[in-house]
Amino acid sequence: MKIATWNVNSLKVRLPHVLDWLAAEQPDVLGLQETKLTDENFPADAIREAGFQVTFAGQKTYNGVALISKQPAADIVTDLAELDDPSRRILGATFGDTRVLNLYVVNGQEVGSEKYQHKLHWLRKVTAHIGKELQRHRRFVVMGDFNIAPEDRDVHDPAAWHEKILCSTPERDALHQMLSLGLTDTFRLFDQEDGLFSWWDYRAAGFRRNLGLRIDLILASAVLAQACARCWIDKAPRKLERPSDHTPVVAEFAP
DNA sequence: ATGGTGGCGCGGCCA
Repeated sequence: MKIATWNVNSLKVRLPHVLDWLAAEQPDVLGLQETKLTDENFPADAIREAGFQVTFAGQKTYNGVALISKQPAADIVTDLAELDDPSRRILGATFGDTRVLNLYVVNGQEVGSEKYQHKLHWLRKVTAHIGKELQRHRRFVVMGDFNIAPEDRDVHDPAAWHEKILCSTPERDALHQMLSLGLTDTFRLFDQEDGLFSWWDYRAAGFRRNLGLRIDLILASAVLAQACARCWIDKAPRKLERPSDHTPVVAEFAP
């Protein structure tokens, strides 16, 4: 089972990249973030014509999440009882015997800001939900744009980013709280080269200079972490013309 | 150089 996550930063603009990537990689599940489309404008037909199923929770201009899959999605969740949030950042679904939660975590803008406090609150509520999901589903994956670099080795210049947004200790603690429920960052199950990132700022030629952060993650429950054979970052789409600022992260699990 | 680019949508917000 091949599971992937990709913040596309507008699916309207990135649809050709996504269709090409689906055709080449044939994932079982691809979670998208920042689709930035209302549901009536979602390009469901193009994705279905490519041989995939799709479910989505969109809004205008901001946010928006989707799950593209080989199998149909069951038990779809877009809103949590714990969280009164109109922004479309959450999409949970079951594919066969595997439960998937696709997240576009709040960015937080700046440490100490109102948006930052909201990010920490949002993470606490989502973590409470994940705790309950882990009780129900042995095969459980949480993936998405976490807007948190887990450790300094996930940051191109840890000194420059020290206690900055995406890297601050409270954000990392919040991620650790989520992991401590019984999830594993599948990327770190394997030996990886240094300097592998999933997001590069559009500004200052960030990608060319590899000024990146690893903030897109695939977390797996114990059973799935055991079955994980590989996790990698596919940099190819970031090299295309008019790319997203993020690139796909992929994990492969034994059946 | 406290900037820069990109998406949305047409001014300013968000990332």
